[in-house]
Amino acid sequence: MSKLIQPPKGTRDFLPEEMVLRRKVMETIRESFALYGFVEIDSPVFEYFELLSRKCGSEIEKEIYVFEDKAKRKLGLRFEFTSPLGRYYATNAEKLTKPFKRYIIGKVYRYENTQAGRYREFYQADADIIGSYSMNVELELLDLAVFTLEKLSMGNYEIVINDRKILDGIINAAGIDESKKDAALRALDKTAKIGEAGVIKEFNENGIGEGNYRSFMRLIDLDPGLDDAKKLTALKERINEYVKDESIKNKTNEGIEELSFIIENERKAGACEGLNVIKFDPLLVRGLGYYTGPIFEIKSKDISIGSFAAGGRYDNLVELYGSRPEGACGISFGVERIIDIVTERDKDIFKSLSSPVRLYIVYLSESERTSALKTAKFFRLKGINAELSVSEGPNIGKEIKYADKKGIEYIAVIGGREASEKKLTLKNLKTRKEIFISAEEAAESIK
RNA sequence: GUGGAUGUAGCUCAGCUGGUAGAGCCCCGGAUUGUGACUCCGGUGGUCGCAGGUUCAAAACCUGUCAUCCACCCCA
Repeated sequence: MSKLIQPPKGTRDFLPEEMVLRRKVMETIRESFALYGFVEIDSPVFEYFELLSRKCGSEIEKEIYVFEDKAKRKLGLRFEFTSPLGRYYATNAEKLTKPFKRYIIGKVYRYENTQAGRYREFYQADADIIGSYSMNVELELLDLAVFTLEKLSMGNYEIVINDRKILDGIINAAGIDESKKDAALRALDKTAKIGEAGVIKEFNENGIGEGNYRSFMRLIDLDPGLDDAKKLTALKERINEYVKDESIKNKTNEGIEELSFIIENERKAGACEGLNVIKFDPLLVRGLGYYTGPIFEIKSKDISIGSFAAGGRYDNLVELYGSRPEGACGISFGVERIIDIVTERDKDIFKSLSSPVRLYIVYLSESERTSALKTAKFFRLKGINAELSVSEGPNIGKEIKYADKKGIEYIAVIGGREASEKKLTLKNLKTRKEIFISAEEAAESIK
């Protein structure tokens, strides 16, 4: 394919039949959000670069699409919804009812190398709650996530959860210097991928000793037979033993309490009731710098494509954009990855989704044109998506083939006989049966 | 940003140690002028990703470039 007719790197065109599924997935997410009482907002696709880059880390900053407008303002395309949300909240705080529960579904942009499930332009769906420090928020968001994923038939998945406060405690207890915390966490996050030796190597490269690694691992080496609540208690005792600093100790204990509360209640009464999908993992880190409390990630157990939803608490967010401090927590769904998983799980899904067009109307000669136009309008007013043939001198065989290829279920034929009797021949393309009925009757059977 | 693989018809791919392209599916027409998924017959369709280079000769070899996939990085 020549360069000119290719979409730019990392972007894609979607065919009508793909759009049916995409729309369905996004509508399902939208409906779930609404069912949980979130209201929809929108904000610009681009913001001032300075705003986007504020406290997002240099790695992410490299991924922002930057451009100048004609007045030389430096702008960037949003790469996620959290920083735009911070700005949105700061701008509109007085008009918003708190706690502010909002959702947004839209395109975000990242200048990075593409891979399966990774694009430069992709949809994200975010639900956030600003204005509460309560763990009830986490409970609600996780509940929402499970509810949505069940509606999407996502198969087997797992919610991995951890808390930044606990991580800070373990880091401190393992004797890792505060200044090297980020590097240590980044390496530890990769444990499953690069193994013990890999992590130690990264530790060394960042001037952190193997001893620190061993201490860290010893601290989180908990009896696998214990349930998460007991693991958390055991971990708490160990950390408290090694941490000298009182404030860090308190923070850690806070984190332990937060997680215990979330896991216990979610299993007891939330959407996770009876499902063993929430799992504490002391090695879950998550990238973005702004998380301050519980963090979580949702992954498919059937298909390895990375996490398809993630989130956490970032109590310092709105402060960063000039508002009074408020508790904030959110979850983000990777729409593209969800679609990839749904498609992967059911390869024939496109065939099972019918066209948004319900009826195809064909007339056989010019004398039936008026009658066909009126019939089409009749169905449209009834709320039935109807396509009227635009071919001249229609060939009935070809018309049927066309409608069938487009996945339209019904075809209405209007010929001389139909026009004179003010009826139509309605054919169901799946069952191949046809009946000679009035438009009213046809509308009933199509609905 | 780094490393690797790949790029041939709308799609999936074949094309040997260099001798200027083929199959299946799709599509179009006909058998079948008010009835489509099967069958049969015929047909359209390719600057071999793009640009250079080597050669009498390049889809093939070399270089660059663009894109896709994979592994890093990071993340939805």
